[in-house]
Amino acid sequence: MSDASGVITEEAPRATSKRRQIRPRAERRQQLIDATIRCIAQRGLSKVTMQMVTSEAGLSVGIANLHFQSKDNLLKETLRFVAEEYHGGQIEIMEGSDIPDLGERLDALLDFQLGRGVTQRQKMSVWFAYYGEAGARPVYQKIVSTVDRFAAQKLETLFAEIIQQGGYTDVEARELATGYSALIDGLHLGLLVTPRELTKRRARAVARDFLRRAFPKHVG
Amino acid sequence: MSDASGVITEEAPRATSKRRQIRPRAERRQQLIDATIRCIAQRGLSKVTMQMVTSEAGLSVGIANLHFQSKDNLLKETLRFVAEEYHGGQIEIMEGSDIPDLGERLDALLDFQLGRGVTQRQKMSVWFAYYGEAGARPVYQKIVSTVDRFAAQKLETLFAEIIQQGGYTDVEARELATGYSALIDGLHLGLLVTPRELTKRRARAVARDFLRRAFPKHVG
DNA sequence: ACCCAGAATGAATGAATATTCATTCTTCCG
DNA sequence: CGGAAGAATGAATATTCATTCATTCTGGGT
Repeated sequence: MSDASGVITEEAPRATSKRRQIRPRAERRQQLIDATIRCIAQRGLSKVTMQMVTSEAGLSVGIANLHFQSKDNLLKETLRFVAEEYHGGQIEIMEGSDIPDLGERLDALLDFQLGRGVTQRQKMSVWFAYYGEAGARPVYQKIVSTVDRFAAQKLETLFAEIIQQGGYTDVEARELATGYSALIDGLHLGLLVTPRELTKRRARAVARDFLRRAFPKHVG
Repeated sequence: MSDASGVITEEAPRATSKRRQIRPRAERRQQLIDATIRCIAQRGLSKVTMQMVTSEAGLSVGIANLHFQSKDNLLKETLRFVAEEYHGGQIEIMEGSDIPDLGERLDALLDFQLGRGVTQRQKMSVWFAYYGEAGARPVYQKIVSTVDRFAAQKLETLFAEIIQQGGYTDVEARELATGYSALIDGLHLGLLVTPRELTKRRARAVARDFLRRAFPKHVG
C-alpha cells in the first residue's frame, strides 16, 4: 500500500482495461446464461442474485434486464438451454446413423450420460436445482417434460430395435426405457449429493450392469 | 362497505377467535417444520419466506426466530426431519424382524418407497428442493449423506441375505443396492416432474421389474 | 470526419424480507 | 389469589435485491 508519490489513486488503474465492448444480442444472452449456470452451481438457485450473475459475466447490473427483461425470464431461459443441451446430446447419439452397431450406440449413450469432467458437475447442479422447484413452477415442468418426452421416445425406439435384433424375450422396451432413464437420473443425484459414496466409475458400472442384464448379447 | 352506525370497525371481529395459545417448545417446532414443508411444496424453496411459513402455521412472524434462531436454521432442521423420516421408515422395514420372509420384505420396502397419497408428493418436493441446493451447501450434503449411508448399508445387507438364500450367482449386493437406490430416486423425480408420463402404478411396475430380474425366485 | 442507432452502464428507487425486542398474555406454582 | 417465568406477538428496523432510466459510449455507415 506504500505509494512513493503520496498521491491517493482515486481510480484504481485497472490491470484488465475495462473498455466498454459492444457485442450482438445473441452473444450477450449466451454469456449471461453461462454465468447463471456457474452461479447456480456455486451458490444454489435460491441464493443467485442479478448482481452475482452480471458480475460473474463481467458486465454491468442493468444488462441482464436489458436482454432478458426479468430475472425470472433469465432463469427460465437458462433452464431451457441446459435442458436442450443435455437432451440434444442424447438424441443425437440415439438417432446416430454414424454408429451403426447398436451395442456401441448404447456405450456411447452411457459415456455421454455419465462421462465428462468438472463441467458436467455444474450442469448437474443446475439440472437438479430446477427439478427442486419444478413441483411449484409449472413453467419449469413444461420445459423439462417437453424435451424429456422426446428423449424418452427415442430411447424406447432404440431399445425396441435392440430387442428385435437380439430376439430378447421377457423384456419390454417401454418399461426398460423408463427404468433406464430413472436409473441415470438417480445416479446423477448420487454423484451430486454423495460424491464420497458414489464415484463416477461405480456409477458407470451400475448402469452398464443394468443394460447387461437386459441385453446380454449387446453389452459386455 | 356501508355501515349503518358510520363507525369504522378498527378490529374486524374474527370469526375464528384468535386467543393466544401457549404450547411447549417441541410442539411449536414441529408445527413450524410442518408448515415449512407445505410452503416449500407449494411455492418452491427459493420463494419461501418467514411470513409465509408462520402464517401457514397460524402463528406470528416472530415465533420462527424465537424457536429456530434463523431462517437458515429452520430450513436445515426441516431437511433433517424429512431425511430422518424417510430413511427411518426404510430402515425399519429393512431391519424388519416382523416380516420374516425376505421376498415380502422387499415388497414392503417398495410399497413404502412408492406408495402413499398426496402427502408423499409434498415430501418429494421438499426432498428434491434440497437436493438442488446440496451442490452449493455442504450442510445439506452432510445431513443427507449421513442418513443415506446408513440406509444404503442396510439395503446392501438385505440384498446379501437374499442372494445367499436364493443362491443367486452373477449378482453383487453392493452394486445392486446402489442401482436400486438410484432407480427409486429417479422414479421419484419422474413422479414429481413428469406426472403425466409416469404414473405411480408404472413406477411401481418398473421397480418391481428391476428386482424381479435380479431375484427371480423372490419377486413375482 | 461526423452522426446516430442501439448497446452498455450504474446510481437511484422502491419493494420485499429477515430479524429484533418492547410489550402483552398464559399458565402454573406457592 | 398473586406474581413470576417464559411464550407469543407484531410494529419497527435495517438490509438486500430487482428493476429503472438518464446518461455515456461504440462502431458502422455516409
